[in-house]
Amino acid sequence: MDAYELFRKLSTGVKFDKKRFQVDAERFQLVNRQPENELNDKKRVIEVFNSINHSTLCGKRKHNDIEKETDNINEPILLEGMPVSKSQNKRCKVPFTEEKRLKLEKEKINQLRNQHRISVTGNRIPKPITEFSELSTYDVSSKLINNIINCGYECPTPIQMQAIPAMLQGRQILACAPTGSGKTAAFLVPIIHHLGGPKRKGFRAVILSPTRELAKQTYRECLRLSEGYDFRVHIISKINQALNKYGPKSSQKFDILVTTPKRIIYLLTQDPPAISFSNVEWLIVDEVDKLFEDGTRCFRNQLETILKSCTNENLHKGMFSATNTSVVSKWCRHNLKGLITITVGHRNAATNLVEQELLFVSTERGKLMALRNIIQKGVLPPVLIFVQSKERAQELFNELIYDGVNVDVIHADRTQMQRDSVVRCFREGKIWVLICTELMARGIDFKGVNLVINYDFPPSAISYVHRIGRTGRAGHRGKAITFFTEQDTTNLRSIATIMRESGCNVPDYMLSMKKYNKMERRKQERKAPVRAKISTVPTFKRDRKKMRYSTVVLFSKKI
DNA sequence: AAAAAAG
Repeated sequence: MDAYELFRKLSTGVKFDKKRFQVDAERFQLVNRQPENELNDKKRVIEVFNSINHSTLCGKRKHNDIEKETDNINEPILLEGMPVSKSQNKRCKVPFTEEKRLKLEKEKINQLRNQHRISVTGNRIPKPITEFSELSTYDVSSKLINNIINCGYECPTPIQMQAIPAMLQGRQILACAPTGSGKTAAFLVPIIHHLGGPKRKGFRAVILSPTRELAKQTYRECLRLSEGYDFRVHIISKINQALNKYGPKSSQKFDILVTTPKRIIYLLTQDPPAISFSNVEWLIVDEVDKLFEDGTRCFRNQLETILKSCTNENLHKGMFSATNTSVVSKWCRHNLKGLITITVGHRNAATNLVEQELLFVSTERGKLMALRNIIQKGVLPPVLIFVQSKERAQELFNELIYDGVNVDVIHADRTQMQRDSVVRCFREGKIWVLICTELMARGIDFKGVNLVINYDFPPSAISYVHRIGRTGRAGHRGKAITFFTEQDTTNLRSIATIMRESGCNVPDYMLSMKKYNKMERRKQERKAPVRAKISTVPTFKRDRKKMRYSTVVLFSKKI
Protein backbone atom coordinates (compact mmCIF):
# COMPACT_ATOMS: atom_id res chain seq x y z
CA MET A 1 0.00 0.00 0.00
CA ASP A 2 1.44 3.34 -0.95
CA ALA A 3 1.13 6.51 1.11
CA TYR A 4 -1.80 7.71 -0.95
CA GLU A 5 -3.77 4.54 -0.35
CA LEU A 6 -3.00 4.67 3.33
CA PHE A 7 -4.20 8.24 3.40
CA ARG A 8 -7.46 7.39 1.74
CA LYS A 9 -8.06 4.62 4.23
CA LEU A 10 -7.33 6.84 7.20
CA SER A 11 -9.43 9.67 5.90
CA THR A 12 -12.69 7.88 5.25
CA GLY A 13 -15.55 9.64 6.92
CA VAL A 14 -13.48 12.55 8.24
CA LYS A 15 -14.77 16.02 7.54
CA PHE A 16 -12.71 19.09 6.93
CA ASP A 17 -13.31 21.79 9.48
CA LYS A 18 -13.07 24.80 7.20
CA LYS A 19 -13.68 27.34 9.90
CA ARG A 20 -10.99 26.08 12.14
CA PHE A 21 -8.43 25.70 9.36
CA GLN A 22 -9.51 28.62 7.27
CA VAL A 23 -6.00 29.92 6.79
CA ASP A 24 -4.79 26.61 5.43
CA ALA A 25 -7.81 26.27 3.22
CA GLU A 26 -7.22 29.66 1.66
CA ARG A 27 -3.65 28.81 0.97
CA PHE A 28 -4.69 25.66 -0.83
CA GLN A 29 -7.34 27.37 -2.86
CA LEU A 30 -4.86 30.03 -3.82
CA VAL A 31 -2.63 27.41 -5.33
CA ASN A 32 -5.47 25.61 -7.05
CA ARG A 33 -6.71 28.74 -8.65
CA GLN A 34 -3.60 29.07 -10.82
CA PRO A 35 -4.01 26.69 -13.73
CA GLU A 36 -1.15 27.85 -15.98
CA ASN A 37 1.32 25.19 -15.09
CA GLU A 38 0.32 21.94 -13.51
CA LEU A 39 3.77 20.92 -12.44
CA ASN A 40 4.37 24.26 -10.84
CA ASP A 41 1.11 23.90 -8.99
CA LYS A 42 2.11 20.56 -7.73
CA LYS A 43 5.41 21.80 -6.38
CA ARG A 44 3.75 24.67 -4.63
CA VAL A 45 1.17 22.44 -3.08
CA ILE A 46 3.88 20.24 -1.70
CA GLU A 47 5.67 23.26 -0.34
CA VAL A 48 2.51 24.49 1.29
CA PHE A 49 1.73 21.06 2.57
CA ASN A 50 5.12 20.60 4.09
CA SER A 51 5.03 23.93 5.77
CA ILE A 52 1.63 23.20 7.23
CA ASN A 53 2.77 19.79 8.17
CA HIS A 54 5.59 21.13 10.24
CA SER A 55 3.99 24.16 11.74
CA THR A 56 0.26 24.37 12.16
CA LEU A 57 -0.68 20.76 11.85
CA CYS A 58 1.01 19.22 14.80
CA GLY A 59 -0.98 18.14 17.76
CA LYS A 60 -4.65 17.27 17.50
CA ARG A 61 -5.17 17.87 13.84
CA LYS A 62 -5.59 14.89 11.59
CA HIS A 63 -3.69 14.52 8.37
CA ASN A 64 -6.77 13.45 6.52
CA ASP A 65 -8.18 16.93 6.70
CA ILE A 66 -5.85 18.02 3.99
CA GLU A 67 -6.39 15.05 1.83
CA LYS A 68 -9.96 16.04 1.13
CA GLU A 69 -8.90 19.45 -0.05
CA THR A 70 -6.09 18.19 -2.22
CA ASP A 71 -8.17 15.48 -3.76
CA ASN A 72 -7.70 16.84 -7.25
CA ILE A 73 -3.95 16.78 -6.92
CA ASN A 74 -2.47 13.45 -7.73
CA GLU A 75 0.40 13.54 -5.38
CA PRO A 76 1.18 10.93 -2.81
CA ILE A 77 0.86 12.79 0.43
CA LEU A 78 3.21 12.00 3.22
CA LEU A 79 2.16 11.32 6.71
CA GLU A 80 3.37 13.45 9.56
CA GLY A 81 6.70 12.43 10.86
CA MET A 82 7.15 9.88 8.11
CA PRO A 83 10.67 10.04 6.71
CA VAL A 84 10.76 11.13 3.10
CA SER A 85 12.47 8.26 1.38
CA LYS A 86 14.22 8.43 -1.95
CA SER A 87 11.69 6.27 -3.66
CA GLN A 88 8.89 8.53 -2.55
CA ASN A 89 10.76 11.50 -3.95
CA LYS A 90 11.03 9.69 -7.21
CA ARG A 91 7.29 9.15 -7.25
CA CYS A 92 6.84 12.87 -7.62
CA LYS A 93 8.40 12.58 -11.05
CA VAL A 94 5.81 10.08 -12.29
CA PRO A 95 3.94 11.90 -15.04
CA PHE A 96 0.82 13.54 -13.75
CA THR A 97 -1.30 12.02 -16.50
CA GLU A 98 -0.30 8.47 -15.59
CA GLU A 99 -1.36 8.89 -11.97
CA LYS A 100 -4.57 10.47 -13.08
CA ARG A 101 -5.24 7.65 -15.49
CA LEU A 102 -4.76 5.07 -12.74
CA LYS A 103 -7.08 6.92 -10.44
CA LEU A 104 -9.75 7.24 -13.09
CA GLU A 105 -9.39 3.54 -13.83
CA LYS A 106 -9.89 2.75 -10.15
CA GLU A 107 -12.97 4.93 -10.02
CA LYS A 108 -14.35 3.25 -13.11
CA ILE A 109 -13.89 -0.19 -11.58
CA ASN A 110 -15.60 0.91 -8.37
CA GLN A 111 -18.46 2.35 -10.33
CA LEU A 112 -18.79 -0.87 -12.32
CA ARG A 113 -18.92 -2.91 -9.11
CA ASN A 114 -21.46 -0.59 -7.53
CA GLN A 115 -23.61 -0.69 -10.60
CA HIS A 116 -23.81 -4.49 -10.46
CA ARG A 117 -23.92 -4.64 -6.67
CA ILE A 118 -20.66 -6.54 -6.48
CA SER A 119 -18.80 -6.16 -3.22
CA VAL A 120 -15.33 -7.57 -2.81
CA THR A 121 -12.70 -8.02 -0.15
CA GLY A 122 -9.11 -9.02 -0.66
CA ASN A 123 -5.98 -7.65 -2.25
CA ARG A 124 -5.21 -6.94 -5.90
CA ILE A 125 -8.65 -7.87 -7.20
CA PRO A 126 -8.81 -7.94 -10.99
CA LYS A 127 -11.15 -5.73 -12.93
CA PRO A 128 -14.59 -7.20 -13.67
CA ILE A 129 -15.20 -8.12 -17.28
CA THR A 130 -18.30 -6.74 -18.98
CA GLU A 131 -18.27 -8.96 -22.04
CA PHE A 132 -17.15 -12.54 -22.58
CA SER A 133 -15.01 -11.36 -25.49
CA GLU A 134 -12.78 -9.60 -22.95
CA LEU A 135 -11.66 -13.04 -21.80
CA SER A 136 -9.24 -13.09 -24.72
CA THR A 137 -7.07 -10.68 -22.71
CA TYR A 138 -6.61 -13.60 -20.32
CA ASP A 139 -5.55 -15.80 -23.26
CA VAL A 140 -8.82 -17.67 -23.15
CA SER A 141 -9.19 -19.44 -26.48
CA SER A 142 -11.88 -18.43 -28.93
CA LYS A 143 -13.06 -22.04 -28.76
CA LEU A 144 -14.06 -21.63 -25.11
CA ILE A 145 -15.57 -18.19 -25.71
CA ASN A 146 -17.65 -19.68 -28.52
CA ASN A 147 -18.76 -22.50 -26.25
CA ILE A 148 -19.91 -19.96 -23.68
CA ILE A 149 -21.95 -18.13 -26.28
CA ASN A 150 -23.33 -21.38 -27.69
CA CYS A 151 -24.47 -22.43 -24.23
CA GLY A 152 -26.76 -19.42 -24.24
CA TYR A 153 -24.72 -17.05 -22.07
CA GLU A 154 -24.87 -13.69 -23.80
CA CYS A 155 -23.36 -11.31 -21.36
CA PRO A 156 -21.74 -12.12 -18.04
CA THR A 157 -23.82 -11.93 -14.88
CA PRO A 158 -22.34 -9.95 -11.97
CA ILE A 159 -20.85 -13.04 -10.34
CA GLN A 160 -19.32 -14.13 -13.65
CA MET A 161 -17.94 -10.63 -14.28
CA GLN A 162 -15.87 -10.74 -11.12
CA ALA A 163 -15.32 -14.42 -10.31
CA ILE A 164 -14.06 -15.49 -13.74
CA PRO A 165 -11.15 -13.00 -13.93
CA ALA A 166 -10.30 -13.69 -10.28
CA MET A 167 -10.08 -17.42 -10.89
CA LEU A 168 -8.26 -16.96 -14.19
CA GLN A 169 -5.57 -15.20 -12.19
CA GLY A 170 -5.38 -18.31 -10.04
CA ARG A 171 -6.93 -16.65 -7.00
CA GLN A 172 -8.87 -18.59 -4.37
CA ILE A 173 -12.38 -17.29 -3.91
CA LEU A 174 -15.47 -17.41 -1.75
CA ALA A 175 -18.37 -16.36 -3.95
CA CYS A 176 -21.90 -15.59 -2.85
CA ALA A 177 -24.47 -14.65 -5.49
CA PRO A 178 -28.24 -15.06 -5.87
CA THR A 179 -29.86 -18.31 -6.97
CA GLY A 180 -29.98 -18.77 -10.73
CA SER A 181 -27.35 -16.13 -11.47
CA GLY A 182 -24.84 -18.39 -13.20
CA LYS A 183 -22.44 -19.54 -10.51
CA THR A 184 -21.85 -22.90 -12.17
CA ALA A 185 -20.53 -21.34 -15.36
CA ALA A 186 -18.53 -18.88 -13.26
CA PHE A 187 -16.34 -21.66 -11.92
CA LEU A 188 -16.44 -24.01 -14.91
CA VAL A 189 -15.08 -21.48 -17.41
CA PRO A 190 -11.81 -20.73 -15.57
CA ILE A 191 -11.30 -24.41 -14.78
CA ILE A 192 -11.69 -25.44 -18.40
CA HIS A 193 -9.28 -22.71 -19.42
CA HIS A 194 -6.69 -23.69 -16.81
CA LEU A 195 -6.75 -27.36 -17.64
CA GLY A 196 -6.28 -26.56 -21.32
CA GLY A 197 -6.89 -30.07 -22.56
CA PRO A 198 -6.65 -33.74 -21.64
CA LYS A 199 -3.33 -34.65 -20.03
CA ARG A 200 -3.77 -38.16 -18.65
CA LYS A 201 -2.36 -37.03 -15.31
CA GLY A 202 -5.41 -38.02 -13.30
CA PHE A 203 -7.95 -35.63 -11.83
CA ARG A 204 -6.89 -32.00 -12.02
CA ALA A 205 -10.23 -30.49 -11.03
CA VAL A 206 -12.75 -31.75 -8.48
CA ILE A 207 -16.21 -30.29 -7.99
CA LEU A 208 -18.15 -31.20 -4.85
CA SER A 209 -21.96 -31.07 -4.80
CA PRO A 210 -24.37 -31.75 -1.92
CA THR A 211 -26.70 -34.00 -3.94
CA ARG A 212 -26.32 -36.42 -6.82
CA GLU A 213 -28.89 -34.54 -8.86
CA LEU A 214 -26.86 -31.35 -8.64
CA ALA A 215 -23.66 -33.24 -9.44
CA LYS A 216 -25.28 -34.62 -12.54
CA GLN A 217 -26.48 -31.21 -13.64
CA THR A 218 -23.03 -29.67 -13.13
CA TYR A 219 -21.49 -32.58 -14.99
CA ARG A 220 -23.72 -31.97 -17.98
CA GLU A 221 -23.00 -28.26 -17.95
CA CYS A 222 -19.30 -29.05 -17.84
CA LEU A 223 -19.60 -31.28 -20.90
CA ARG A 224 -21.41 -28.52 -22.78
CA LEU A 225 -18.90 -25.82 -21.90
CA SER A 226 -15.85 -27.98 -22.64
CA GLU A 227 -17.05 -29.17 -26.03
CA GLY A 228 -14.13 -29.69 -28.36
CA TYR A 229 -11.65 -29.90 -25.47
CA ASP A 230 -11.83 -33.66 -25.37
CA PHE A 231 -11.75 -33.69 -21.58
CA ARG A 232 -12.58 -36.81 -19.66
CA VAL A 233 -15.20 -35.41 -17.32
CA HIS A 234 -16.55 -37.90 -14.83
CA ILE A 235 -19.37 -38.17 -12.47
CA ILE A 236 -18.51 -40.63 -9.79
CA SER A 237 -21.10 -43.27 -10.58
CA LYS A 238 -19.39 -43.72 -13.89
CA ILE A 239 -15.98 -43.79 -12.35
CA ASN A 240 -17.13 -46.59 -10.09
CA GLN A 241 -18.02 -48.61 -13.13
CA ALA A 242 -14.78 -47.68 -14.83
CA LEU A 243 -12.68 -48.58 -11.81
CA ASN A 244 -14.40 -51.92 -11.48
CA LYS A 245 -13.85 -52.66 -15.11
CA TYR A 246 -10.31 -51.42 -15.68
CA GLY A 247 -8.85 -51.17 -12.18
CA PRO A 248 -7.63 -48.17 -10.17
CA LYS A 249 -5.03 -47.08 -12.69
CA SER A 250 -7.73 -46.18 -15.19
CA SER A 251 -8.51 -43.05 -13.18
CA GLN A 252 -5.34 -41.58 -14.67
CA LYS A 253 -7.09 -40.73 -17.87
CA PHE A 254 -9.75 -38.57 -16.24
CA ASP A 255 -9.41 -34.79 -15.94
CA ILE A 256 -12.45 -33.47 -14.13
CA LEU A 257 -14.50 -35.10 -11.40
CA VAL A 258 -17.97 -33.96 -10.34
CA THR A 259 -19.32 -35.77 -7.31
CA THR A 260 -20.74 -35.86 -3.78
CA PRO A 261 -18.44 -35.88 -0.73
CA LYS A 262 -19.31 -39.26 0.68
CA ARG A 263 -18.37 -41.13 -2.45
CA ILE A 264 -14.99 -39.48 -2.51
CA ILE A 265 -14.39 -40.44 1.08
CA TYR A 266 -15.47 -43.97 0.30
CA LEU A 267 -13.00 -44.24 -2.58
CA LEU A 268 -10.18 -42.43 -0.81
CA THR A 269 -10.38 -44.51 2.34
CA GLN A 270 -10.20 -47.83 0.56
CA ASP A 271 -6.96 -49.65 0.99
CA PRO A 272 -5.18 -48.93 -1.29
CA PRO A 273 -7.08 -45.74 -2.22
CA ALA A 274 -9.12 -46.23 -5.37
CA ILE A 275 -8.47 -42.70 -6.59
CA SER A 276 -5.64 -40.25 -6.30
CA PHE A 277 -5.95 -36.49 -5.91
CA SER A 278 -2.24 -35.77 -6.05
CA ASN A 279 -2.61 -33.75 -9.24
CA VAL A 280 -5.70 -31.76 -8.31
CA GLU A 281 -5.23 -28.07 -9.12
CA TRP A 282 -8.78 -26.86 -8.53
CA LEU A 283 -11.16 -27.93 -5.80
CA ILE A 284 -14.60 -26.36 -6.07
CA VAL A 285 -17.13 -26.71 -3.26
CA ASP A 286 -20.58 -25.90 -4.58
CA GLU A 287 -23.34 -24.93 -2.13
CA VAL A 288 -20.59 -24.65 0.41
CA ASP A 289 -22.75 -23.55 3.34
CA LYS A 290 -24.91 -26.66 2.93
CA LEU A 291 -21.88 -28.80 3.50
CA PHE A 292 -20.93 -26.71 6.53
CA GLU A 293 -24.38 -26.75 8.11
CA ASP A 294 -25.44 -29.02 10.96
CA GLY A 295 -23.95 -28.86 14.36
CA THR A 296 -22.12 -32.04 13.49
CA ARG A 297 -18.67 -31.40 12.12
CA CYS A 298 -19.20 -34.33 9.83
CA PHE A 299 -18.65 -32.61 6.53
CA ARG A 300 -15.77 -30.58 7.80
CA ASN A 301 -14.00 -33.76 8.70
CA GLN A 302 -14.72 -35.08 5.24
CA LEU A 303 -13.38 -31.88 3.73
CA GLU A 304 -10.27 -32.26 5.87
CA THR A 305 -9.75 -35.76 4.49
CA ILE A 306 -10.26 -34.57 0.93
CA LEU A 307 -7.90 -31.63 1.37
CA LYS A 308 -5.23 -33.88 2.84
CA SER A 309 -5.32 -36.05 -0.25
CA CYS A 310 -4.92 -33.02 -2.54
CA THR A 311 -1.18 -32.96 -2.18
CA ASN A 312 -0.43 -30.80 -5.20
CA GLU A 313 1.20 -27.58 -4.02
CA ASN A 314 -0.56 -25.79 -6.86
CA LEU A 315 -4.00 -26.46 -5.34
CA HIS A 316 -6.61 -23.69 -5.60
CA LYS A 317 -9.93 -23.72 -3.84
CA GLY A 318 -13.17 -22.04 -4.80
CA MET A 319 -16.28 -21.89 -2.61
CA PHE A 320 -19.69 -21.04 -4.07
CA SER A 321 -23.19 -20.59 -2.75
CA ALA A 322 -26.24 -18.35 -2.82
CA THR A 323 -26.19 -18.13 0.94
CA ASN A 324 -23.29 -17.79 3.26
CA THR A 325 -22.79 -18.15 6.98
CA SER A 326 -20.15 -16.71 9.25
CA VAL A 327 -18.79 -20.20 9.87
CA VAL A 328 -17.99 -20.58 6.18
CA SER A 329 -16.46 -17.10 5.90
CA LYS A 330 -14.31 -17.76 8.92
CA TRP A 331 -13.15 -21.12 7.64
CA CYS A 332 -12.25 -19.57 4.28
CA ARG A 333 -10.33 -16.70 5.84
CA HIS A 334 -8.25 -19.18 7.78
CA ASN A 335 -7.78 -21.77 5.08
CA LEU A 336 -7.62 -19.95 1.75
CA LYS A 337 -4.45 -17.98 1.10
CA GLY A 338 -4.84 -14.74 -0.82
CA LEU A 339 -8.61 -15.09 -0.56
CA ILE A 340 -10.97 -12.89 -2.54
CA THR A 341 -14.56 -12.79 -1.32
CA ILE A 342 -17.13 -11.76 -3.87
CA THR A 343 -20.68 -11.01 -2.77
CA VAL A 344 -23.35 -9.99 -5.24
CA GLY A 345 -26.23 -8.10 -3.66
CA HIS A 346 -26.98 -8.71 -0.02
CA ARG A 347 -25.67 -11.82 1.64
CA ASN A 348 -28.44 -14.42 2.00
CA ALA A 349 -30.94 -12.47 -0.07
CA ALA A 350 -33.67 -13.92 -2.26
CA THR A 351 -33.70 -13.07 -5.95
CA ASN A 352 -35.81 -10.04 -6.74
CA LEU A 353 -37.23 -11.89 -9.74
CA VAL A 354 -39.63 -13.94 -7.66
CA GLU A 355 -43.05 -12.69 -6.68
CA GLN A 356 -43.44 -13.95 -3.13
CA GLU A 357 -46.64 -14.58 -1.27
CA LEU A 358 -47.44 -15.83 2.21
CA LEU A 359 -50.70 -17.70 2.50
CA PHE A 360 -52.28 -18.29 5.89
CA VAL A 361 -53.93 -21.69 5.82
CA SER A 362 -54.95 -21.89 9.44
CA THR A 363 -54.21 -25.54 10.17
CA GLU A 364 -52.50 -28.57 8.75
CA ARG A 365 -55.67 -29.63 6.95
CA GLY A 366 -56.11 -26.18 5.47
CA LYS A 367 -52.98 -26.80 3.43
CA LEU A 368 -54.50 -29.52 1.29
CA MET A 369 -57.58 -27.37 0.72
CA ALA A 370 -55.49 -24.39 -0.26
CA LEU A 371 -53.37 -26.49 -2.59
CA ARG A 372 -56.41 -27.94 -4.33
CA ASN A 373 -57.82 -24.43 -4.68
CA ILE A 374 -54.65 -23.21 -6.31
CA ILE A 375 -54.50 -26.15 -8.71
CA GLN A 376 -58.19 -25.88 -9.59
CA LYS A 377 -57.86 -22.19 -10.31
CA GLY A 378 -55.25 -23.27 -12.81
CA VAL A 379 -51.50 -23.20 -12.57
CA LEU A 380 -48.97 -22.95 -15.31
CA PRO A 381 -46.70 -26.00 -15.12
CA PRO A 382 -44.04 -26.87 -14.20
CA VAL A 383 -44.71 -26.47 -10.49
CA LEU A 384 -42.54 -27.53 -7.54
CA ILE A 385 -44.04 -28.33 -4.14
CA PHE A 386 -41.74 -28.54 -1.12
CA VAL A 387 -42.57 -30.59 1.96
CA GLN A 388 -40.64 -31.28 5.13
CA SER A 389 -40.13 -35.03 5.13
CA LYS A 390 -39.95 -38.01 2.81
CA GLU A 391 -43.07 -39.51 4.37
CA ARG A 392 -45.07 -36.35 3.87
CA ALA A 393 -43.89 -36.15 0.27
CA GLN A 394 -45.22 -39.64 -0.32
CA GLU A 395 -48.49 -38.86 1.51
CA LEU A 396 -49.12 -35.73 -0.51
CA PHE A 397 -48.36 -37.65 -3.68
CA ASN A 398 -50.95 -40.25 -2.75
CA GLU A 399 -53.49 -37.45 -2.32
CA LEU A 400 -52.80 -35.67 -5.57
CA ILE A 401 -52.38 -38.63 -7.87
CA TYR A 402 -56.15 -38.97 -8.24
CA ASP A 403 -56.68 -35.28 -8.93
CA GLY A 404 -55.98 -35.56 -12.62
CA VAL A 405 -52.65 -33.74 -12.63
CA ASN A 406 -49.41 -35.23 -13.83
CA VAL A 407 -47.75 -35.38 -10.48
CA ASP A 408 -44.69 -37.23 -9.21
CA VAL A 409 -42.54 -37.24 -6.13
CA ILE A 410 -38.80 -37.21 -5.48
CA HIS A 411 -36.83 -37.79 -2.28
CA ALA A 412 -33.77 -39.69 -1.19
CA ASP A 413 -35.66 -42.85 -0.32
CA ARG A 414 -36.51 -43.48 -3.94
CA THR A 415 -34.05 -45.49 -6.00
CA GLN A 416 -31.47 -43.68 -8.06
CA MET A 417 -33.20 -44.92 -11.20
CA GLN A 418 -36.53 -43.50 -10.09
CA ARG A 419 -34.86 -40.23 -9.10
CA ASP A 420 -33.12 -39.89 -12.46
CA SER A 421 -36.26 -40.67 -14.38
CA VAL A 422 -38.38 -38.23 -12.35
CA VAL A 423 -35.89 -35.43 -12.98
CA ARG A 424 -35.76 -36.28 -16.69
CA CYS A 425 -39.54 -36.39 -17.03
CA PHE A 426 -39.93 -33.12 -15.16
CA ARG A 427 -37.39 -31.50 -17.46
CA GLU A 428 -39.22 -32.84 -20.49
CA GLY A 429 -42.55 -31.55 -19.23
CA LYS A 430 -44.13 -34.97 -18.77
CA ILE A 431 -44.57 -34.21 -15.09
CA TRP A 432 -46.37 -30.96 -14.29
CA VAL A 433 -46.27 -30.95 -10.55
CA LEU A 434 -43.28 -32.32 -8.66
CA ILE A 435 -43.48 -32.94 -4.94
CA CYS A 436 -40.07 -32.90 -3.33
CA THR A 437 -38.07 -32.69 -0.14
CA GLU A 438 -35.07 -30.48 0.57
CA LEU A 439 -33.27 -32.73 -1.94
CA MET A 440 -34.40 -30.43 -4.76
CA ALA A 441 -33.90 -27.20 -2.82
CA ARG A 442 -30.39 -26.34 -3.90
CA GLY A 443 -28.78 -25.63 -7.21
CA ILE A 444 -31.21 -27.58 -9.38
CA ASP A 445 -31.97 -25.64 -12.53
CA PHE A 446 -35.27 -26.64 -14.07
CA LYS A 447 -35.98 -24.43 -17.03
CA GLY A 448 -39.07 -22.29 -16.64
CA VAL A 449 -40.43 -23.38 -13.26
CA ASN A 450 -43.31 -20.93 -12.89
CA LEU A 451 -44.41 -21.63 -9.38
CA VAL A 452 -42.86 -22.90 -6.17
CA ILE A 453 -45.20 -23.84 -3.36
CA ASN A 454 -43.85 -24.24 0.15
CA TYR A 455 -46.46 -26.69 1.40
CA ASP A 456 -44.55 -27.02 4.65
CA PHE A 457 -43.02 -23.89 6.08
CA PRO A 458 -39.25 -23.85 5.43
CA PRO A 459 -37.22 -24.77 8.51
CA SER A 460 -34.90 -21.78 8.05
CA ALA A 461 -34.57 -18.55 6.13
CA ILE A 462 -31.67 -20.04 4.19
CA SER A 463 -33.80 -22.98 3.16
CA TYR A 464 -36.49 -20.53 2.06
CA VAL A 465 -34.07 -18.59 -0.14
CA HIS A 466 -32.91 -21.77 -1.89
CA ARG A 467 -36.39 -23.27 -2.33
CA ILE A 468 -37.91 -20.19 -3.95
CA GLY A 469 -34.71 -19.86 -5.96
CA ARG A 470 -35.85 -22.81 -8.11
CA THR A 471 -37.93 -20.27 -9.98
CA GLY A 472 -36.97 -16.85 -11.28
CA ARG A 473 -33.77 -18.12 -12.84
CA ALA A 474 -31.55 -16.68 -15.55
CA GLY A 475 -33.48 -13.41 -15.73
CA HIS A 476 -36.95 -15.00 -15.91
CA ARG A 477 -39.67 -14.14 -13.46
CA GLY A 478 -41.31 -16.59 -11.12
CA LYS A 479 -43.74 -16.92 -8.26
CA ALA A 480 -43.54 -18.51 -4.83
CA ILE A 481 -46.38 -19.23 -2.43
CA THR A 482 -45.57 -20.19 1.13
CA PHE A 483 -48.24 -21.77 3.34
CA PHE A 484 -48.17 -21.02 7.02
CA THR A 485 -50.29 -22.17 9.91
CA GLU A 486 -50.74 -21.15 13.51
CA GLN A 487 -47.82 -23.38 14.37
CA ASP A 488 -45.29 -21.76 12.08
CA THR A 489 -44.18 -18.90 14.27
CA THR A 490 -40.51 -19.52 14.88
CA ASN A 491 -39.22 -18.75 11.41
CA LEU A 492 -41.94 -16.37 10.25
CA ARG A 493 -40.00 -13.29 11.26
CA SER A 494 -36.78 -14.18 9.46
CA ILE A 495 -38.59 -15.19 6.28
CA ALA A 496 -40.75 -12.05 6.36
CA THR A 497 -37.54 -10.04 6.67
CA ILE A 498 -36.10 -11.72 3.60
CA MET A 499 -39.31 -11.03 1.70
CA ARG A 500 -39.23 -7.37 2.58
CA GLU A 501 -35.55 -7.08 1.65
CA SER A 502 -36.33 -8.40 -1.81
CA GLY A 503 -39.01 -5.75 -2.30
CA CYS A 504 -42.11 -7.56 -1.03
CA ASN A 505 -44.64 -6.00 1.30
CA VAL A 506 -45.18 -7.85 4.54
CA PRO A 507 -47.22 -6.78 7.54
CA ASP A 508 -45.23 -5.03 10.24
CA TYR A 509 -46.35 -7.40 12.96
CA MET A 510 -44.38 -10.22 11.37
CA LEU A 511 -41.19 -8.20 11.41
CA SER A 512 -41.65 -7.31 15.06
CA MET A 513 -42.26 -10.88 16.17
CA LYS A 514 -40.07 -12.48 18.73
CA LYS A 515 -36.57 -13.32 17.62
CA TYR A 516 -35.64 -16.91 18.30
CA ASN A 517 -32.09 -18.12 18.65
CA LYS A 518 -31.01 -21.56 17.63
CA MET A 519 -31.63 -23.21 20.99
CA GLU A 520 -35.08 -21.68 21.38
CA ARG A 521 -36.05 -22.72 17.88
CA ARG A 522 -35.12 -26.28 18.65
CA LYS A 523 -37.08 -26.18 21.89
CA GLN A 524 -40.13 -24.86 20.05
CA GLU A 525 -39.84 -27.60 17.45
CA ARG A 526 -39.78 -30.24 20.15
CA LYS A 527 -42.77 -28.75 21.89
CA ALA A 528 -44.79 -28.47 18.68
CA PRO A 529 -47.26 -31.32 18.16
CA VAL A 530 -46.35 -33.86 15.54
CA ARG A 531 -47.80 -32.87 12.21
CA ALA A 532 -50.99 -34.66 11.27
CA LYS A 533 -50.80 -36.99 8.33
CA ILE A 534 -51.63 -35.55 4.96
CA SER A 535 -54.87 -37.31 4.13
CA THR A 536 -58.49 -36.82 3.32
CA VAL A 537 -60.13 -37.85 6.56
CA PRO A 538 -63.86 -38.63 6.75
CA THR A 539 -64.52 -35.39 8.66
CA PHE A 540 -63.11 -33.48 5.72
CA LYS A 541 -66.40 -32.67 4.09
CA ARG A 542 -67.85 -31.38 7.33
CA ASP A 543 -64.99 -28.93 7.70
CA ARG A 544 -64.97 -27.90 4.11
CA LYS A 545 -66.97 -24.68 4.38
CA LYS A 546 -65.01 -23.45 7.34
CA MET A 547 -61.76 -24.27 5.64
CA ARG A 548 -62.51 -22.34 2.53
CA TYR A 549 -62.89 -19.12 4.48
CA SER A 550 -59.82 -19.66 6.55
CA THR A 551 -57.72 -19.55 3.40
CA VAL A 552 -56.99 -15.88 2.91
CA VAL A 553 -54.40 -14.20 0.78
CA LEU A 554 -52.78 -11.78 3.14
CA PHE A 555 -50.65 -9.85 0.75
CA SER A 556 -48.75 -10.25 -2.43
CA LYS A 557 -46.13 -8.37 -4.35
CA LYS A 558 -46.84 -7.25 -7.88
CA ILE A 559 -43.92 -6.93 -10.24
C1' DA B 1 -35.60 -31.39 13.11
C1' DA B 2 -35.15 -33.54 8.69
C1' DA B 3 -32.54 -34.26 4.67
C1' DA B 4 -28.48 -35.62 2.20
C1' DA B 5 -24.23 -38.52 1.38
C1' DA B 6 -21.42 -45.52 -0.11
C1' DG B 7 -22.71 -50.30 -2.48
